Amino acid sequence: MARRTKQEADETREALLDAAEQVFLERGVARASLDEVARVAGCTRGAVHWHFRDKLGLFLALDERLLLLQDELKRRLLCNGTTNSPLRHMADAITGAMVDLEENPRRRRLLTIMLQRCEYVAEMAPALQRRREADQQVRAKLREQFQRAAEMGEMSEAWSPERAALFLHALIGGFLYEWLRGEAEFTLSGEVNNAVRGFLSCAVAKPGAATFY
Amino acid sequence: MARRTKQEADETREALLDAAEQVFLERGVARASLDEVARVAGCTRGAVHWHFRDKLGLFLALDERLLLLQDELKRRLLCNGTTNSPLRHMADAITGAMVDLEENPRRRRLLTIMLQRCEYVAEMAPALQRRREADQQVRAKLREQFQRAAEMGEMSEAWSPERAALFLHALIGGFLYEWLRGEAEFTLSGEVNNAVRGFLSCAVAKPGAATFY
DNA sequence: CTTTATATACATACGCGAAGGTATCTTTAC
DNA sequence: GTAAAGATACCTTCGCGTATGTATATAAAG
Repeated sequence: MARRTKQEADETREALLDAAEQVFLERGVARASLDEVARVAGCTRGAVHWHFRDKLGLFLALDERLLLLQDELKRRLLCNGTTNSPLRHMADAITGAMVDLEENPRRRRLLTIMLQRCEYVAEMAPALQRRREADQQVRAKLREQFQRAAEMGEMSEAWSPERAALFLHALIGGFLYEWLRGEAEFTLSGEVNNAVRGFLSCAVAKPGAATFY
Repeated sequence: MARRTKQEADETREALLDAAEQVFLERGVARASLDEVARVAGCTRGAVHWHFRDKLGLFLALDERLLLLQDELKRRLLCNGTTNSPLRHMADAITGAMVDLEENPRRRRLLTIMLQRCEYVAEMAPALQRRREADQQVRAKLREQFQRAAEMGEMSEAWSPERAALFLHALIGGFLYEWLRGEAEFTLSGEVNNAVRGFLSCAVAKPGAATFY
């Protein structure tokens, strides 16, 4: 085939990404063949190599779609103005992100690929690196919020901002893995919402807190 | 080569499993070649096919090593006799399992393979199935313990045994993922111990608990 | 106690398809 | 006219499955 208009080329690119999303999900990244991706997208491998160079390039381009999602969570976690309580603000942001995941099947597929259809070995190092950085940034945002809450006297001294952020991050991650694996044996936003509020109500400063152990 | 004595054959089998552990970890399950596994074990592909039929068989045999580990956690979670508090008992069992993971690099490698070096696609269904069952059993044990605690009046009514088990399971899983990915940026047993006790001290029945939101 | 028979525990060789990289060709937009 | 946007063809590598070879452990038979 011949040269397409720029818009058509962009459409081809998007079609390839959509196809990769589907094929990677079904076959796993390592077992997926570029030829199948191309066929699903309605073109040939020539187009794949033109737009993404090789399989890793294609994968990284897909990954960027997910990074956009994570950026959104980070945006939500930014304390906009002086809202009443940073803790409540965090809970709302997290719940919102979970609702997004539930409502947007494409995001769920992307997350599934990155967490369960991909082997993070040496050649995938750039992807792993990006993922770790994104995670660290989210944790940093959480810590900031806890820091603010602590300064407002809303946190129990039992929980340092650092530990609270680590706890919350692990908690959310754990729920995400369970949810992705179990094919919706529970509603993500519901349980995460409940869990996060439960944790926050516990970490919040209260005078008569019984100490366990 | 010729027929070996039964003991020698078992040694070969173990050597192959050890080699698979190493190669799967480095290359990922999908990209690993049976030939490399055999070479690392000091034999040829003939031995691999003899002992495990194919790659999936080899993988499942490796997986069984990890299942033995999970069985150990389940054993620990069994309430032995009438120990004082089921909650404390759970915390001890979990902490013990985490210490095991830290001290036993082989277990860590196995868990890394199963969680980060393996793409769970259709052909891996038997492996995925086994993993889900093992997880469910652990959750069931947790729920039983929470049930017992509730009957002894040790649980806040805000936490049903079901939800508490889901929460705790997700929490531990989240920490495990973070730990495996981050190359020990925190000590697993320390943080999990802290987190679990923190959660339990929160879920425990106490009269003057402030309700958040 | 031999001898024989058979299953065992691999090694070697062959065949083959699948998959990725690269080079070249073809149009067409700009 | 030139470079973009792909299609097509070719080549090579890799890795799996299978088939077959082979020497020995082992147990039964004599």
